[in-house]
Amino acid sequence: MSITSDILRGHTEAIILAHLLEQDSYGYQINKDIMKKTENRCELKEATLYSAFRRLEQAGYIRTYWGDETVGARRRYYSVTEEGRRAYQVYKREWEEAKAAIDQLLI
Amino acid sequence: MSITSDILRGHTEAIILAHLLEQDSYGYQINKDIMKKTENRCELKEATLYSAFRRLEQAGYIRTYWGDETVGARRRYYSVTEEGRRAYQVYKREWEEAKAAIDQLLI
DNA sequence: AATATATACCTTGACAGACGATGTATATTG
DNA sequence: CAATATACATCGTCTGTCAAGGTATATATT
Repeated sequence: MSITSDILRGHTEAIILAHLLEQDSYGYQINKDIMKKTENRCELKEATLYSAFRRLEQAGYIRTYWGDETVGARRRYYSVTEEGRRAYQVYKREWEEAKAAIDQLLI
Repeated sequence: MSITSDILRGHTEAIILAHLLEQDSYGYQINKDIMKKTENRCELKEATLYSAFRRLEQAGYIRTYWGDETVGARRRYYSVTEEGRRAYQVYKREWEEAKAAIDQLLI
């Protein structure tokens, strides 16, 4: 990974929510999508991803359901709740603020 | 603190280096300056600051010397080494990349 | 003279998030 | 039939942050 985990840290939940706002998805797919979107510069490792899912679910920001695959491995889908949508707006604003602050500090 | 530590995490060393590139300074002052620059939105807690100093020194990015205060509490000053200057450029580029990546992920 | 506040340094221990390693199972492809 | 891709999940370790605590000097207040 070219972007260190400490820099990504604190954004994983926002990144996942952003992704799920576009459409319901599942772990493996989200992982691939994020790498593709960032041309392999960001990768959320599986363990990181799944622990974030657990936190998001516990917080009530996402809901999960099993896909109805008749073929291939089963998929656990995630979808954003209404509370999750609101939470995302907060995450997003926090990011904008942090970005401005850090930009001001790194001359 | 309005900007959570998890978001700032990974940037403390870059923030400190950036500050020291302007001029040599000491812990207490750096702390105050960062808060002032960001209108109290960012605060590096003392323990965080000092552990970052230790890492930066260990890496050879900063050097320290005692101020010659004849009055008041003694001050331990920090100054950026040549290696630290190069390291800062890397930190800075990493930040620009991370910013672009996260901006792309948070729609 | 005693107390509070500001300046300035520093350490310890706990916590939380990231992740390497590892494991399961199914489907495809060479 | 072995290798690879898809897909899930957990455990234990590592690292950075920080609350809490400590030391010492100087000034302002009561």
